[in-house]
Amino acid sequence: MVRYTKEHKQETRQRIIATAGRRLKRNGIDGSGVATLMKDAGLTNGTFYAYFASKDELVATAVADQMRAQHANIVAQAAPGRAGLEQLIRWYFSTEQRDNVEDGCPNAALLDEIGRSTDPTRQAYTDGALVLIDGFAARLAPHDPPSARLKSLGLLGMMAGTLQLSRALTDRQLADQLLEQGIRNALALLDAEQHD
Amino acid sequence: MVRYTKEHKQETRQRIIATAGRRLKRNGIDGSGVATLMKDAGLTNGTFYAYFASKDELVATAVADQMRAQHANIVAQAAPGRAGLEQLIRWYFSTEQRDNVEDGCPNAALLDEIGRSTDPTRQAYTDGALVLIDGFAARLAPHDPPSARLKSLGLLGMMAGTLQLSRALTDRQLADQLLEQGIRNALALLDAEQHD
DNA sequence: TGTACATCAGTGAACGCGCGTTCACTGATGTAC
DNA sequence: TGTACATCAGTGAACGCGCGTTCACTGATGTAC
Repeated sequence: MVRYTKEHKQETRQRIIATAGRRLKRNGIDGSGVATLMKDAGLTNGTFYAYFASKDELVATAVADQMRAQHANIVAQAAPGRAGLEQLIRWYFSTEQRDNVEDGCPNAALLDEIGRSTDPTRQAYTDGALVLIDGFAARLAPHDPPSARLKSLGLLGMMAGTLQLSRALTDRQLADQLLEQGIRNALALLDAEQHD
Repeated sequence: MVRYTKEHKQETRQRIIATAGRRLKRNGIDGSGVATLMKDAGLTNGTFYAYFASKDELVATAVADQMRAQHANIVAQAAPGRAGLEQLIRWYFSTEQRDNVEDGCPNAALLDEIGRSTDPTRQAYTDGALVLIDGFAARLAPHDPPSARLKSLGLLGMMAGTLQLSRALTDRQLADQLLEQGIRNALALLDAEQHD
């Protein structure tokens, strides 16, 4: 057994953060207790404070991790240029991603709760969002990414809100049609002229 | 004193629902306790169950009421036709509406939590959302509103998500710029061709 | 009109429970000699 | 190599507190005669 090493403790901490990310997305921040979060990682509540100073610190850390993962696994994996963004949009508005909250987008799962959260969590979220939209912008305007930052941010908000709405509706057929509409709308925004 | 009348009890119930709507938007569903919700209405927790069978029932009722109010006070008040929608969009993405969660849009305040809620709450929300988008559609396509339902639903999701994102960001300047981008995006979606 | 009683909106304390957090303790692993 | 001790990840019970919910009770209002 490799216990009592920095590596072991670091791995355990990482496991707590990862399982917490999934639980938070499924049950919400206020809906996830420390005991449950630890049980998800195969531990008991008592040892929680050997890893984090407070629940708030875990939440901020897990949000940061979720955003980082979203960038690394989804955005960074997409092809360069507009084709990559289209691919990303189609994945985002798939029924699989909608119906699988735990593996899905942290923005859609937690955005309104993050707006009500403490500063560290909102800061962690903001940092993560900026990384995400830089990935968007690099594909939207390869020769001048900063010029596409705002457009990318708008796209992110639109995508998260549309997915939330599709999840909230009880009329499944309408919810499915909304996903298709989401694809059309996102593509339309990619093409939209910037007349400000 | 006009107590012990149907009217009095009905008024009290209505007051609870209205103050609960504001509290839920500010603190979230899981973040609002029964005692607090009753105190907001000037009552104690004990009498809550003379009005509602459960917290869940109040939540569903308050969500329905918020959506109804949003339609009656905002959408129905807007001018007919595209001009009314533009007016509505500019109000929606104003810093006042963003910074005043209690008086603001229930979609933006609660959408991800509603997606995690029980069926009655999701149903109440869905019914309310359908009324809202009918108001959109009547202005988008006065001669054939049903044809604009999906487009309206997409617009609603986009608006709620963008507002949430503007609320979550810690960078206020960026958050303000996002509101302006939200206006541009919403207007672009109004004009977008439907090539499905 | 005055009195006795019924009604019922509202109070406030209590229920069991899960919350975030603390802490005395365990026992497997690592270290010293 | 074997033994004694130190380390420390993890346990599990407990803290005070607020949760959703229940209930015996109060007292102002309404009703009957």
